[in-house]
Amino acid sequence: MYSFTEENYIKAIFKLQEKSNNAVNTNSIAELMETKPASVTDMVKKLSEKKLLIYEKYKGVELTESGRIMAIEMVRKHRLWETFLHNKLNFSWDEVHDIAEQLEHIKSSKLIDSLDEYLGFPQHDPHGDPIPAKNGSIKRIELFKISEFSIGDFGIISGVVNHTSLFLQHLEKNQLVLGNEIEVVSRSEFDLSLRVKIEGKAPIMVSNEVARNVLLKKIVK
Amino acid sequence: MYSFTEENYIKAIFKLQEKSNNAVNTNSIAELMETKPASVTDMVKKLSEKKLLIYEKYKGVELTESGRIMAIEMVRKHRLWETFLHNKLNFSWDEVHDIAEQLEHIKSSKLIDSLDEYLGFPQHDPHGDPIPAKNGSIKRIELFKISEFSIGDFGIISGVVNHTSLFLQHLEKNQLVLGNEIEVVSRSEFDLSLRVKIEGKAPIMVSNEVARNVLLKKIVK
DNA sequence: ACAAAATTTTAGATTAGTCTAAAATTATTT
DNA sequence: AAATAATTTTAGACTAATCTAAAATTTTGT
Ligand SMILES: [Mn+2]
Ligand SMILES: [Mn+2]
Ligand SMILES: [Mn+2]
Ligand SMILES: [Mn+2]
Repeated sequence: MYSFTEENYIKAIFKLQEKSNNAVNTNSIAELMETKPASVTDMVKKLSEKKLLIYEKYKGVELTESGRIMAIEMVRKHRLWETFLHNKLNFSWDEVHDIAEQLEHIKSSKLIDSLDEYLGFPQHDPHGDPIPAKNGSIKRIELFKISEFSIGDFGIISGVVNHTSLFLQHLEKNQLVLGNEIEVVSRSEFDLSLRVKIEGKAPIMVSNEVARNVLLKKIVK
Repeated sequence: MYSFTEENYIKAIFKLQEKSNNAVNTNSIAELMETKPASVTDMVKKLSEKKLLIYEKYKGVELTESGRIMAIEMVRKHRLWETFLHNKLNFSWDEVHDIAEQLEHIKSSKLIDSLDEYLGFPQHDPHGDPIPAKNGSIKRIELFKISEFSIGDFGIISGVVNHTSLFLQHLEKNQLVLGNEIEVVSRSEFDLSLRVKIEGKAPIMVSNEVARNVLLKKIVK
């Protein structure tokens, strides 16, 4: 049985591994875990003894197959709990993450599989992130930032890059919520802000900062 | 914020206080917590500094008002989670306790109140135990052990004394489940076993051991 | 290539929770 | 009212996870 701390390290290393492809370095783990590099070194030594990752002094770490399986299980639990909170208990998408951070550590595979079934085997969590299946498979679909869209392109809001409450609340206020269809109408050369039209509503202005943090599924009309 | 360990101590002390009325002694806490008396002494000192209980050397402990409030919150969480597992995820009554032991430590009052509402403000958990309300009030009703019943008495199974999986599974196999109405038909002088009739079913034999661990609400016919 | 900077590791301390063994106190028996 | 037994506390040690400060190693810049 692994401790909460060990589970959090594995999850953090997995997240870092996802975006970088190279070995994950000590400092980046420390930053994500909000801890000190010295503590990270201690922990990766321990996780390496437990065969969850490969650690080479001064060279960073890489998850083993069992480390990866464990990380995906954590992600599955986290996202299923977020979905439960959102779909069943009516929590808004900016409220679910912190509680899921706690719930993801509950040890019971029967519980998580029952929850999955109870929720109707959801494919995505309240932020649009894919929920790994029981067998570990993750269905990824290609998404694009609004900022990458051309004038006249249509898309459906399907994910976010930034997951902070502040950002999610901002999106909600501006109708930029999951599932809404939008069209990019124009782009300002000055600040790269965009005018976008949300189906059926009056066009709104979207800053470049926002446009770089909202993900769309492209649709052809 | 309190640690899981601190929360478990408070819950244990509350449970012991419920049945004894006197101050709770070190050894009984150690036994219930499956730890050593020396560890208990250390912990009660700490909890006493945090004003959750009154500790007097060699005299045992007693929860303060805030300790009692915290204990009741823990009980509320535990029983609501058990109810969720049973009512929504179809866990049987012998499977819910261990998982609730983990879930009761999730810190979010919004979560627990939402869960309460989602479950329809249940009054009892899957074992018949009362679920404390948000304000801490607990509705207790008078229950009697089957063994205390006289021949010809009627009652509805409304609780259990023993909460072990083994016992609960045994009850389930013998139709002795919550809500069933039973009548005590006869008592053997030899081993104090009883013949009881479960409404609509053939009479069964109930050992004294079982009869002392099943609680009934008396009904007058 | 080599000095300076950045990163990483080690050494030694700290805190929470636990343990064993010994000492202190309280309760029970004679 | 002692003596004995049971309970409780103290002292000192251990593990997990963390920290700071110093040492080691790697990377970067000239
Ligand atoms: Mn999340
Ligand atoms: Mn999410
Ligand atoms: Mn229980
Ligand atoms: Mn219960």
